[in-house]
Amino acid sequence: MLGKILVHKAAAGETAGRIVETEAYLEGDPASHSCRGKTPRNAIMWGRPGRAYVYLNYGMYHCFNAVTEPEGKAGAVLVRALEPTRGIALMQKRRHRNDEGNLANGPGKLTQALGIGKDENGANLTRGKLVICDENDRAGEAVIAVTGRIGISQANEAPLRFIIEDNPFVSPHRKQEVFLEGTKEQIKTAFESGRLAIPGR
DNA sequence: GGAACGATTGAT
DNA sequence: TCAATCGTTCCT
Repeated sequence: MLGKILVHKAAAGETAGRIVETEAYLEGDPASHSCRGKTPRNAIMWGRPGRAYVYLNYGMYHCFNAVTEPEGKAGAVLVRALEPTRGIALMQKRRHRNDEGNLANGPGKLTQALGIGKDENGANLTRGKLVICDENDRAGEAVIAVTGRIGISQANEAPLRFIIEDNPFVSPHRKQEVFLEGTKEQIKTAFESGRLAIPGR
């Protein structure tokens, strides 16, 4: 998903940004909402892939995920940061801030900037008002860094956070150890060969 | 019915 | 470093 564009067409206008930071949440993953089984909130994680899983976190910020595994298997990718590309004025208005670097550089910030909330939960991301598309996709050439995930208390050591290296719109946080750097192909190969491994799998 | 907690953010 | 803020989950 890195390098792809997340677009939201709302009544107030259209906003869009390039995905520059993601985290994966897997079946059987102790850090995933799915780890204790299906509930009313997380049921969509077992549903069809290509749908949105949106939930309210800390009582005030929404987080946006794309469901990624085949139906019947729980899995989703959290989008943690966007590089704003369209509708920046509207993002500034929604965020009550003007600095472009602080509009969508965090999971709660990007949902606020794009106007994503509980109404978008379950949305089909291949068509409609909220979509992920390929326009200007350059991620095949980009260098991607793999690190541990942010803000979780379980499975901190799993290499499941992915960022576009040196992109200034990645979320701000304490420095994370980089497990691997490379292109999408190189990272895929590293997982397949076992050079990059998820503990407990 | 009640309590603890969280895939965060912004201010101090 | 810490408070804000509330839906979800789990326990009684």
